[in-house]
Amino acid sequence: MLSTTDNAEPLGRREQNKIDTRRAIADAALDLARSVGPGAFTVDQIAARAGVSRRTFFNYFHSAEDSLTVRTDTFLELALEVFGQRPQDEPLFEAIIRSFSETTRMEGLSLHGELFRMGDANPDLLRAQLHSWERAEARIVGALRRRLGAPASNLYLTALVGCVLSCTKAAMRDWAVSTPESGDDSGEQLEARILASLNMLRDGFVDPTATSAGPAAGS
Amino acid sequence: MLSTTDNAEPLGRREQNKIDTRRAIADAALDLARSVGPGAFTVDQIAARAGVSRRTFFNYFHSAEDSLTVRTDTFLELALEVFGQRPQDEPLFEAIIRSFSETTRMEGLSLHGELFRMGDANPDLLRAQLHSWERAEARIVGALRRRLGAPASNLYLTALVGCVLSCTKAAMRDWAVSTPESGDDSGEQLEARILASLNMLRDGFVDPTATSAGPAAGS
DNA sequence: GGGAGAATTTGCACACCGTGCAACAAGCCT
DNA sequence: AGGCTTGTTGCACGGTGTGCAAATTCTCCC
Repeated sequence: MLSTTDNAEPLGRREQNKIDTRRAIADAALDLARSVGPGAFTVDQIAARAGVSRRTFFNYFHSAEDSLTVRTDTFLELALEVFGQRPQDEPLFEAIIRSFSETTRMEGLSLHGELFRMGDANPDLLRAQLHSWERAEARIVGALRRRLGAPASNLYLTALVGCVLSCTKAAMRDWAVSTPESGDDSGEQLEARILASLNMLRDGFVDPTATSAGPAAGS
Repeated sequence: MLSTTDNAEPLGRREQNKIDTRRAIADAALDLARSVGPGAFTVDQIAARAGVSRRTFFNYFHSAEDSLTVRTDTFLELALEVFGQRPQDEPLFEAIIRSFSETTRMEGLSLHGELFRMGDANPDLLRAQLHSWERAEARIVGALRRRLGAPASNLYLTALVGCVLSCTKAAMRDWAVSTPESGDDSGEQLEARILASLNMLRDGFVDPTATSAGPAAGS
């Protein structure tokens, strides 16, 4: 299991414990979702498996579903972080595309397909996931505003970011449904789809006969 | 109050009662959200105000928030319906743009701004609204698939629809926040923003300095 | 090392949620 | 009318989410 934060920062016992607890809860929830299905378990079960009290669970998450969006949150957070480290003078779409495809390359991927499928089967989980993307959208808009500065209107920013995330979402969904229970080696498949959808976006969706996800989708 | 379905179909007492009840509940929920704020009332209160039992409420809606998304649902349903009546040979973006701006022209508009602001203040309501858009997205993808036929790939369809809805959403959000407590006369403002965002989409978001919306530019 | 003080966990209580179930009422059909 | 179908209601019950105060754990400084 790859950790997204390998920082060896001098964390106090307090900080470290909280991180561990949060992780334990999220992992417990994921385990349960895998074994008995999303929405088929209670908060008490998560808490018990994580080795904390029910009350503590609610100190960390607002609901059972929320504890299943941690991975989605960190994925998007990571993408944003990668984006922030791109050179300022790089063309916008170039930076966006690279950020996402780079992020997919360093993330545990099959998990996200799994989560997508879970969301399809459980409305409450789907809502939590949508909310997760929504929160990310707000953060990305902020980052983009800092990058582009004043000339970009609010409408432009929010529409653009919404579209980029919609494309990424569409790519992940398409990948999730057409790549049944794959191993971790299907990263290229996903990357290709993200690339393809973002290229469609850049080109204004001119061609309805665009290929689903070819290995090459040049600009 | 304009009804979106003025069909004088020969509905039986049964059907009519159900429609009335559903309406009564939705109206009661909206009233409450307006008077005490979203998320600050219980299902019992909604049921009482609607003149039905608590149990009956749950026969119609899964949660209090769901009863507040009825208007959003019907708005998107109406847009889809308008789209379905567009000529088949009309250019795609033309049809999409016209569908939405035509729909905004016939809908009680200030309400949607209100709902948007409510969603900002209440996470659960926001989730319900996001879910509403998500459901609409699925329906629209279906409609588009019928229109475009086989040549359109799944990824193309879902990405396109997601982007169109993201743009519409961005337009409504921008309009909602920059048009405080307006009357019903601000329809043009919204229409202009939808037009602007969908044009951005068609042009591939090339120009960061795009104007916010028509005659009056925001931020 | 130890104790004051801050942060975190936990148990408890309580109002509210969402649903299965069975009784009841209201529309429908001949 | 009288049976049939469909919708409403009350009830019960397990689960949810949160305020509160006591107990526990960590931090810091002497």
